[in-house]
Amino acid sequence: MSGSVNKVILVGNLGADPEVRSLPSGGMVANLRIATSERWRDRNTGEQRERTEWHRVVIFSEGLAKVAQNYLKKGSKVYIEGQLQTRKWEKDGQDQYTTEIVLQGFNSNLTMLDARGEGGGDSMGGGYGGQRQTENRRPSSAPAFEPGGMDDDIPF
Amino acid sequence: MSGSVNKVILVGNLGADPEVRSLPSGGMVANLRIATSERWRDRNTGEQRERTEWHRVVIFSEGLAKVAQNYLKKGSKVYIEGQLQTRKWEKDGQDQYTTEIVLQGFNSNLTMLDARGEGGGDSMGGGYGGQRQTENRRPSSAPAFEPGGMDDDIPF
Amino acid sequence: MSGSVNKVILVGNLGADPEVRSLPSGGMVANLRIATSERWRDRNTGEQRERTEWHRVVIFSEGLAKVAQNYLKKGSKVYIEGQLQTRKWEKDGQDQYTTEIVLQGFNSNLTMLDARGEGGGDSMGGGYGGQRQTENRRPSSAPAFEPGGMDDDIPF
Amino acid sequence: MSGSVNKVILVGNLGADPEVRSLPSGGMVANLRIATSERWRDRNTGEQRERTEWHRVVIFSEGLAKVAQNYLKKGSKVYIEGQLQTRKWEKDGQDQYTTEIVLQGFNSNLTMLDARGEGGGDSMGGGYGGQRQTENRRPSSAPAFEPGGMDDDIPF
DNA sequence: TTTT
DNA sequence: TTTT
Repeated sequence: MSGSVNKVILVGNLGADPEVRSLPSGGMVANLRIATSERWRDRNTGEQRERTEWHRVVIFSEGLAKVAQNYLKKGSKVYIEGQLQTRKWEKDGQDQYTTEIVLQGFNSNLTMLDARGEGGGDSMGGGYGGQRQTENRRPSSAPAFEPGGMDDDIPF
Repeated sequence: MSGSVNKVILVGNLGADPEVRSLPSGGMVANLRIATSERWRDRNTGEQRERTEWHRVVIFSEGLAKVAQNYLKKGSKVYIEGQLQTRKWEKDGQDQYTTEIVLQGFNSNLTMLDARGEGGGDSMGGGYGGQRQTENRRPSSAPAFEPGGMDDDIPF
Repeated sequence: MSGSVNKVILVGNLGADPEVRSLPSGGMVANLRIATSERWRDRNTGEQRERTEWHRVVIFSEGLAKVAQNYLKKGSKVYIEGQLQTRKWEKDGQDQYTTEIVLQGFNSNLTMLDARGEGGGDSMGGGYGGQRQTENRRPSSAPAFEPGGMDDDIPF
Repeated sequence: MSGSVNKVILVGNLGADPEVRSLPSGGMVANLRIATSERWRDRNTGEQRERTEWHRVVIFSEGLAKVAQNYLKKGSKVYIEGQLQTRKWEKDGQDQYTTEIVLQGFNSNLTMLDARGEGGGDSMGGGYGGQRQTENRRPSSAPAFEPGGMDDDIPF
């Protein structure tokens, strides 16, 4: 197939502490339960309504699994970027399917959104096992960044 | 909870023609099966490997459902933006859960990526029932857009 | 062209209070300055480095502009979804280009990420002028949502 | 600051062949010009309108730069994921700012969307220098994937 | 069941 | 300067 994309972006809160397990192979896996909510006003009744969705997040990246283990807990707010994967398993001889958001490899992200002191403020990508970026590869000939304040005289 | 985000972005191909149904309420629903694939080379064996993921997409937006009905078919490539939703149902008295990507309301998108002649090339947002944007609300005082060519003398 | 997509997703903090203006046409515009930062360890020197990027966000959606006016202030953390637009203007007879993230129409989002009490926790889409969703259009035949707790007997 | 996110997602077409340069340091950089378009019907006049936005994309990832060099050309359709960066430079003694979408490091992506025969169909992440994923790290205890067909008896 |  |  010409290229495809499979991406999930969540901002939500952990419904429980992370469950972290070591694997026989030496790796680590962390499982998170994340809630996202939406609120809206019902057009007919005019009453406030809310709906919460629960997501299963599985972190196979060792660096990110450690971040989860060390910094996340029930209630933590996180930004998550991963892929959808559905796996099959059996229960009482019946096929069951579970869909998860998998963080594994280069196109994953886990960023803590709580204020410092409430559990963190770091962000990490999945491809580097705990080290975000090993070098700024921007060529030295490139002009340095400079923000430009709100008061630059650019006409809004 | 302070705000949350629940977003899925897919680029993939339809595994079958869309299934479109009319609802008693007068609305429409379209169901799509979309495949995303990834290929990689196994580190140990060196052999090429591939994995395909199948996604269930449900379109509750009438405008987008009509686009699906009129322009998409088996094999069509699409860009999809929606939300994750898991619903419960029963089978032989056992609870089953199915996770779908739902396109409904303002934060959904369906864009055809095939070249014209292969099934279309329009794009539509979910919130407008077939009409993307009714007006350019950019205030008239804002300077008009002008791209700037590749050959502008901006130092790459 | 067959369909295209132009999307920016930011999570960052306001560098200043929002600037909100009323337009002659009766509409509103809000301008935000948002900072995103990344930190990494330099591969060569081993020292911690940081880089901050400043973004110009322009909100043409009246509902979202009001949210910005009423709930956001310097330091607020937000999730932003919009489009890239570059506009041209003049300064001393020279062409200048400014690139902004524009929130306008159905595919925009502004979600406050601060804890309640620090400035809010609502989320709104751009297409509805202050009302997120007017109805849950999920057909009544669809099974109701039910989360399934971390302790469901699904084998992690 | 607690974590932030800076992400751009584009689907569009190249306005010109990629410009690829080698760096003194031995690296490579590719520059792309990408167009995204939107069409809508004017609410007042009823006429069809179109707007094209031009984006500057800079690829510092060597693997992705080679993909650009070898497979992309004027007209190619691509999916791009990168970060916003604004850099400053001078022209006639005046400060100029240019905003680019930078692909560098683990959270970048470049996926070709043309059908094979029109220029390719591979996809690559930025963090691996040409090799997407070296191993499927899903633990062997995890049940294998199996899609579930459209005709499974799940009630749509 | 798609696609390459 | 792309694409439809």
